[in-house]
Amino acid sequence: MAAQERPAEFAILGLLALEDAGSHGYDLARAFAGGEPLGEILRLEPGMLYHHLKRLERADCVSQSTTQTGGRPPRQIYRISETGRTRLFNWLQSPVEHTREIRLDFLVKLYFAQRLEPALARRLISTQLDTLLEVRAALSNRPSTAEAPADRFLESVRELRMTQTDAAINWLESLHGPGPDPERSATPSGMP
Amino acid sequence: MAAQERPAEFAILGLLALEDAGSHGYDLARAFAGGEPLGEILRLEPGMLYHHLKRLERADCVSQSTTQTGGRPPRQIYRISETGRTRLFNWLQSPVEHTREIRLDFLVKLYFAQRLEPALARRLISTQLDTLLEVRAALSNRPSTAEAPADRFLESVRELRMTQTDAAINWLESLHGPGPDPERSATPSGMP
DNA sequence: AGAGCCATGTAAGAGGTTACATGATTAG
DNA sequence: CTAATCATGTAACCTCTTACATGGCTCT
Repeated sequence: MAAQERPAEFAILGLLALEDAGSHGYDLARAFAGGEPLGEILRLEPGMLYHHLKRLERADCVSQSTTQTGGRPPRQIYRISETGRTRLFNWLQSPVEHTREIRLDFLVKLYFAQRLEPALARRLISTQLDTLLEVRAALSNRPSTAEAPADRFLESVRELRMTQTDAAINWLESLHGPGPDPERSATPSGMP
Repeated sequence: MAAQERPAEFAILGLLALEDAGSHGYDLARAFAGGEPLGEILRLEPGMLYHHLKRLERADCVSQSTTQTGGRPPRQIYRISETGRTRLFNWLQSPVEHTREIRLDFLVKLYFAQRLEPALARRLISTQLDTLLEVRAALSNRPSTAEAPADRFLESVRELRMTQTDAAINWLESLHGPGPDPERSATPSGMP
């Protein structure tokens, strides 16, 4: 129902999954600011952060409790729920389908997978690699149809997508470290 | 004022710049549908298309005239204005700043530059190459700061961005054809 | 007669950006 | 005393997506 495709909400769930004691909005906001590793990938202004927290609560992904701290506005402490944890790990296991989603969605998945469960990160890298190899194969199989002047452009578009996908594949292979799984190899960034 | 960063509106201006007689909404809509070369890069539903046309008219980028055709709803014929043409060519000359904008913004620029004025396309490719080489240099110069466990991740992010940028650079170099301008060369997709 | 194309839109809602409102506390 | 930090939000405003409304015309 909720949190269908937004990396921001899963990132919030991820931060809460790392803190058993829960955290409050202002605390979470710091993680999404400049300087913080997560902030280098995904910026989140306070307004949107509090908005997402409300949504996550309505979707039963987090539970909320209020603590009085004296003078300041009382803190709203959020903790991840079982539903939220299930959805988070489900999301963390799913590779992204398109090359363009590597830069944001996949990096967020990787960030939390590595921190929550290194074995999960290794599986994620491996299945993401499989998915991108399929994308790459689909791009290779498209009939070239060259010659026509309008198709010259489409051919360039296809070549761009292939190079970008190859680059992502090579990066992913370098990620799970040269060593295990010796029978996998991408086309070496040139022609198939 | 208007049409600041949206490739969709510039694409509409581009189509109108190719048709001195002007066109109407339904006609333009076909160019953004599946099967058409432009539709492979940028989809535009009728609702948004008509919305953009209104905006372009308010910004004096297009002029509108109504033709009666008998039974059907009268056609609104749009023609590009001098203002619109200036803004279009201005946009077509400007390279994109980030690697991620190559996939959409730059491809739209290239599509229209090639059709409107091949020399413009060659200049665009060349200046885009310069810009991406700067991006690449900025990524290389960042202090590595390795070792710390949190920075291992940032190091991966940096490597991803470098590979993606290298891939785009290589693709751009293949675009202006091996031949002219022999004194330019990108780092060959490996280490600097 | 019915399907589908021509041709224009509107309406509803999801989602994001930017800026501001509030008010106490702590540091210089 | 002033500024920044803590801590929560609201309000206004864009953009984009999806779906539908309208109604004549053309083809089979």
